[in-house]
Amino acid sequence: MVTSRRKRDTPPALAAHRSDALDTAVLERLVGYNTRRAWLVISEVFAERMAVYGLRQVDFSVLSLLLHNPGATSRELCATLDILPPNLVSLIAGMDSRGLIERRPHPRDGRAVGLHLTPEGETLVTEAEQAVTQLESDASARLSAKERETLIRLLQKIYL
Amino acid sequence: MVTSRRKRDTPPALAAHRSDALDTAVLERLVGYNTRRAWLVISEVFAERMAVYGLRQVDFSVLSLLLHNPGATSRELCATLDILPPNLVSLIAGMDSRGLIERRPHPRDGRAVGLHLTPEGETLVTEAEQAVTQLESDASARLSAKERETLIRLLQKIYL
DNA sequence: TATTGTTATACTCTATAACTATA
DNA sequence: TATAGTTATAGAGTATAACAATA
Repeated sequence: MVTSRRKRDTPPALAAHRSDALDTAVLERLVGYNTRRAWLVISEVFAERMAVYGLRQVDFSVLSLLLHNPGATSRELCATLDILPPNLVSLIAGMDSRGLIERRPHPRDGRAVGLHLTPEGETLVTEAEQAVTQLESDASARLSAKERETLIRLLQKIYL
Repeated sequence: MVTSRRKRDTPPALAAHRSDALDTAVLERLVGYNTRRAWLVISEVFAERMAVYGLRQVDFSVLSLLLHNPGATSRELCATLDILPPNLVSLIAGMDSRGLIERRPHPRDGRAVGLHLTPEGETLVTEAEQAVTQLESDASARLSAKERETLIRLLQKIYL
């Protein structure tokens, strides 16, 4: 199930008319405010487009990581995506019961479980990656390729 | 109450060592992924620094909007910040009982309520705005002033 | 009939504590 | 003693439906 935000398709009654518009000049000078607003827009587009695959953002991140890091453990996924272990359990279980991933004993650590995509999972995430590429391109359509690269570089300067 | 994320101060045991690091090259090419990661970092710094004022991000946004838009209504705040009306009710009630805002009858619409900062609220949000400016500067310390402007401009190209 | 503000409520996301089995 | 994975659960945040007062 994907949460359907209202925003682009705000009902006319709730849409801010010109006369309703408040002065947001101060907020719009803040990196945090702008980052959050941009993320909300992208995440809405993401949810809409990825609904057909039954994938939320975190689901996609996990499957994409497993595509490029076969055999990764829950612990590694948690550390990489900043997810808390208890919150990954049901996600992994869901992917497993959908037949998208397989849990195999870890070769060198009896406590850990190596996570691998099934052929079905591999097919799905490969398609999903293409859909995400397209969706990202659409959501950032007003940015040139160079601007898009710049944006990513500047964002990474904040969190990396 | 402010949520305390773990992240900067990840316990050594959970921190990703070099050997644990997964390949995140694909995710790091996505605007959405980078935007979210950057926002999580800023929002963590925000929560830490604004705890002394007892303000969450949404609280600050509302108070700052009221500072620059005295008499704004709940409906206008909702439209501007993309908050749903039911979710603003307890926020407004809290600000009211803390003595930060006053609710006055709207001059031209008997259904609406004009929201105004009290002198105490005005003092608090003025201090808070300075704290936010400092916090933003710290959180984006690795960006030059020009890069910071560029980042904001590019983010607005996505959501505005 | 439509809109503002509200109540009640449900669903998702994120967080902590504590357990088990392995190391 | 510490770590990987898990269970149970609590708390934010975000969503919908429906109501009263007013337009």
